[in-house]
Amino acid sequence: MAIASPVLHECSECPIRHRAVCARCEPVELDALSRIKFYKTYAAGQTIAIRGEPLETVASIVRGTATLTRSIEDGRTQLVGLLLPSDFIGRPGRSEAQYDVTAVTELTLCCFHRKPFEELLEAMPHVRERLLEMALDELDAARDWMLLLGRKTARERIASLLALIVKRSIRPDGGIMGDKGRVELPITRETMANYLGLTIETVSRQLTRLRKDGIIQLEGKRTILIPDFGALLAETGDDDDGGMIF
Amino acid sequence: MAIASPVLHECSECPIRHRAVCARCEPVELDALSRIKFYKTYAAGQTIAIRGEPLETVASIVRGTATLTRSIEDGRTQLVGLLLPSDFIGRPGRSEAQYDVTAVTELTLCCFHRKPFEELLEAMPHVRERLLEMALDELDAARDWMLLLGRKTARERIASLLALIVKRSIRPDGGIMGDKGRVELPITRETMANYLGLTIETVSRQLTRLRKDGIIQLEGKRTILIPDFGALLAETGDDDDGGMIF
DNA sequence: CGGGGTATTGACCCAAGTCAATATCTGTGG
DNA sequence: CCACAGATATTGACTTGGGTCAATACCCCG
Repeated sequence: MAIASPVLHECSECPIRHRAVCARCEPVELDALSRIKFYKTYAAGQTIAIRGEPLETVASIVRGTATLTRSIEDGRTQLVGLLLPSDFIGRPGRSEAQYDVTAVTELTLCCFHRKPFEELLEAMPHVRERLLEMALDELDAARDWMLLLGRKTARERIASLLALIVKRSIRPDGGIMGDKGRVELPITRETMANYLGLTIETVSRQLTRLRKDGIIQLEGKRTILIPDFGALLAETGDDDDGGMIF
Repeated sequence: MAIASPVLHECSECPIRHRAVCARCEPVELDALSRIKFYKTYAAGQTIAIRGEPLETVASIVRGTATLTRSIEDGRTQLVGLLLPSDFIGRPGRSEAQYDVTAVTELTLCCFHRKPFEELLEAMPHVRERLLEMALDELDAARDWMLLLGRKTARERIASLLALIVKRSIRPDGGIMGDKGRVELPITRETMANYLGLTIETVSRQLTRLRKDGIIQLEGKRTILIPDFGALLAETGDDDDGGMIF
């Protein structure tokens, strides 16, 4: 099923070149980074880091999806971040993982050992600048998510998540989302539940309710058709449409 | 009631000098910042910024408390950040407020016009570095909050908030929290509810339940006694004690 | 002493959780 | 190609934590 992943060597051919931490690098900076980078691949479901354990590596996601989770011993789990290609794993200046990091799909990382990366960082204002920008974007996303978790109903949460996935699946290069409104869910019901602060049963029930109300159509378990994106947005509980135009 | 706030001029005497964005500045950098800074004071309850409206100023909180909130038209409101002295308001590179910002107490800000601040930023790696650090800290806090909002019970949320306030009221200079376990709540029940994703009624009920269970004692409406901090922590639902030692 | 904001408490309700049965999908080996 | 097993998902019946609505209580301040 999985297409053999081509081994990358040249940053210039890297699919996340213009969105990752290295987005603004000058050729000379890119060279320096390139010299200490190494690629690593994980299978779907594999654990990449565990909260509290040492993590001597930082990385950019090149291909695939990963999740950041926080959980309590009794099993309650909350997804606190969804990592897509170009997102960054790890925090400069910290040698312990703050979250559990798990590969959702097969995953390719562009890794750096923390120490040398931090040393290079000193001399690379463009990386720090981009890192700040990315951190602030993630902060905004986390805060939007706080509104969802604190105040939205189950139906609104599901609609919000679907809307988010649609928006993201368009962005990368503009074309993936061929048939208008067909979305491939990259995550299981359980992951959705952990993202939304719900149970899988509630996720399932709300999806069927949205289907019965004609907002979405289910094609198999993992594909969703959205005939009218505006109608979906109207269910999210958000006042604005997030600046999207259709 | 409020003691007349002394007008500050010298950064060297600033109470947040070593924690704010300017924490790592060299004297020369501090000078440059100092030249464009100006102070501004708000009364408790005043609006500082409104989501979606232009905000041509960034600022550090010098004194007082402010909140960041997100809300939906129907009135549902979620607090997404609690801003204490040394915290930063505004985002370089963005001219529109992303959140509603409100003064909770009387508030003093150390302000900069956005444009000149951004221009200075180019030449001040120490400010950018600190800004990144602060953004990452806030991101961690936001994600911890996501776990609380998504997965904790009302009782655990209240306990977590009280524990947080205790921890924060110690940090600044080590001594404020005189009588062991006496905490002055800086916020109303409504603010607590908006922080915790609950209603004021539930907040009230859980506080009385915690009182009846001997975890806390209420002294008036705004002062809480915590005879056994460990017992409170045990109610938060967190596995670890956040690294605090008593 | 009275009035407006703030907080508590009670009675009732409902959205979402829990528990449990069943269905569907995916991959594996015969 | 089928049968089977283990994930994953749906659906139903029932319970419950927290919301809603409403009545007091408290508290500061003029």
